[in-house]
Amino acid sequence: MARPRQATSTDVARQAGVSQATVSVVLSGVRSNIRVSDATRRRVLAAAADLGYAPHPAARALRQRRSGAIGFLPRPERGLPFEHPIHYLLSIHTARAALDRGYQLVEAGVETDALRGSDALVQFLVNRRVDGVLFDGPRTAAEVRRVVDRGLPAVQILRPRPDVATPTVTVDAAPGIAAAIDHLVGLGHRAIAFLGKSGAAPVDRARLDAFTAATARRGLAIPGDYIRLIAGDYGLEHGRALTRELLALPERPTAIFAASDSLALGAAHALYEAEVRVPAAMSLISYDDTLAPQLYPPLTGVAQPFAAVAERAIALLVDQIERSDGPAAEPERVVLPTRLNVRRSTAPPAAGQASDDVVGGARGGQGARPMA
Amino acid sequence: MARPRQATSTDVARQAGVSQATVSVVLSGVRSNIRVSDATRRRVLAAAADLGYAPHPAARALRQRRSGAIGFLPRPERGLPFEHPIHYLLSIHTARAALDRGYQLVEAGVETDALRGSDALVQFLVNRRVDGVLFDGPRTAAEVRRVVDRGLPAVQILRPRPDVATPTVTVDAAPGIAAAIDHLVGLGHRAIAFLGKSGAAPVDRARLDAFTAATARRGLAIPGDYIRLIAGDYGLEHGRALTRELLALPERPTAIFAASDSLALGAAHALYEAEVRVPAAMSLISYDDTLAPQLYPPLTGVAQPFAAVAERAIALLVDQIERSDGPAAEPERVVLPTRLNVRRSTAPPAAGQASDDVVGGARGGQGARPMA
DNA sequence: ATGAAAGCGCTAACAA
DNA sequence: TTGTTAGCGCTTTCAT
Repeated sequence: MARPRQATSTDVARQAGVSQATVSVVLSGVRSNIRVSDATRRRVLAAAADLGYAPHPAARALRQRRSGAIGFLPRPERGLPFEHPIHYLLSIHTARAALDRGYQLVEAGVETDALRGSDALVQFLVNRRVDGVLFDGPRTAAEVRRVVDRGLPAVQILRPRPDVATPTVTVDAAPGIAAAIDHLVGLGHRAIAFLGKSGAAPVDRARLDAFTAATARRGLAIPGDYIRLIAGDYGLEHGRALTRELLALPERPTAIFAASDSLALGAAHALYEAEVRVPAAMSLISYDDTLAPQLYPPLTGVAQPFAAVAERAIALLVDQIERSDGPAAEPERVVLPTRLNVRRSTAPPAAGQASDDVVGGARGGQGARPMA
Repeated sequence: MARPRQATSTDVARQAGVSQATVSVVLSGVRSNIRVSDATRRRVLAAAADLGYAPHPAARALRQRRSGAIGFLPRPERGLPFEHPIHYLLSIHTARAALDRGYQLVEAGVETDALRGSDALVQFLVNRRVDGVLFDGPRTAAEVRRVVDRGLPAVQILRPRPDVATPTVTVDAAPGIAAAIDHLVGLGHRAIAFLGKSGAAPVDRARLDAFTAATARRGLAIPGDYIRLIAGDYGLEHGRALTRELLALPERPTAIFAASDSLALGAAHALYEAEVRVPAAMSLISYDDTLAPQLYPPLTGVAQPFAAVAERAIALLVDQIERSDGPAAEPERVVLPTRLNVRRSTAPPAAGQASDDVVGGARGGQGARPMA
């Protein structure tokens, strides 16, 4: 019930019979082993342990002019939390990676009424005096520049703005998607549909390009209406709508590749409603691999290495923070590979589904790309 | 590219032609309107806006002896993030609620190798000098006492330790579960199974008790083998196993109530595997209602009011922090109701499923409770 | 109505 | 090898 004031370094000093500064040197000084005699060191350590001493973060931050905090600005997403599992994973992994290096993660994504718009969010972090900022898919280049121009270290992940020179950590969709196509072709599929997103974002484009390249390499001719793109964002309801369109085609595909977990979830809904069994009547592969393992059946999926992305990004950021010698001439660009996790949503096509008939046309040709 | 040092209150003072103390009074003093002349106030405000001034959090914390941070110790959970969607929701909602009141949430759940065991996590928060701690289902009473004995405000939510006197915010399962049973009975179900968890935790007990009370009130006699409890924690694989047991019974139930979303997810897996269509051949209701809306079909579910829990809990905590006049004699206990969200996993039982035949025995009797 | 001054707990430069 | 000192930016008496 007492309110035992937390011990300060002065308390430790008194108990150890040394000066307060000595305590500081022993407990946090870089050169403590050189500077301080062994006997003194031991006495200080013992006193600190005895009193349960821990340095006061605010005092330390004030003096060092470093908060020990890293700002995280997640990608803006609308909708329910579980429509955006990626955010949860990134949040957890970046927080952990930061903690492992002695930093605390301050996230600007939890919007409150007082904080609207990206400028306000950046300002929020700057006002918190974070030592650096991690951007996941910044809304604008200006937003990143505001941070960089302040002299604050910044790193961009997953969907970087190419027009701002910061280190980046991104993911290469190609290896995982190639493996996915190989897997499907190996099972006997030739009529494979793609559910994705149109638009200029390189990341979304890359998924389609990887699909196109992988199918072409395996000699599949994918008809244009097997490639269905939505104009809006990834979202469950879009996945459902696109899948309904696929099912309405005269020649159904035997497998669907969805360029995001939420599209795959929507596809699963549509297939369930239409009583098309997965994987017996339709194979389904998703990209992201966050929710996918929890569906029934658990989906075969192309996994993004979120933990590794977070770790590398935090490492790059901390390096910038702790290396005082200006920014490197050429900011580092880390690219991490995707990989395939085979689960239970893929199987050979049903006997009646003659893939060769379905696809038709010249084999080995490049799949047509639709307008939308 | 310049590194424009963030403006300090001294900068603002210089520009406004007043003393630094006056700036502080104007910008953060409680009695600023009384003390300072209008003309001075305006000049200070203008200068502050002009320089983009924001107070330095560390300096303020150091001086005020309050960090402005609230610690959050989530319930320990093993497994993948998406086996524990509740954590995500609580995390988001508490962070937002804290922010709305000017506090920052520091979460101790993101375990790093350096932090193992609850004592270390509590210590982590104390060392961070949080102004109060929010506990979700503390592992031990000692853990809470360590915080309380330090004179730190504490609040427990969802699964409080009754043996420590802190304010609590909990959820009453009964209204939602009663509504769920009424809904099922209204559809014509009489053979309703319960998937839950055994053990001494009041919260888990309460769900079963609410189910038993609600079915009894509607005159249903639930046979003992319709009530299936796992000894371990809630988990997808348990839900699947229990559901397989149900499906193996000579007289299958026509509806399943799962006492958590993860159990429901497991049940959905098992039903899918057994080709038992939901809701045509089996109705399914879950408790928690986090993942449930995203399944196919979206599950009818009993929703816990997580946002409200977070808001009330933060309010109680902040009240304690900002009211200096000791702890109230009787800590406040807030109880919030659950409610039913009807979706598409519930429907009348199929024609062949004669509930009355299935249940048998005396009607109106209380359902037997199994050993396990 | 305003300013001067002290001090929160710490680190880092300098003295001894 | 250790101690002394200054000061990070702010809030809060206490004078004026």
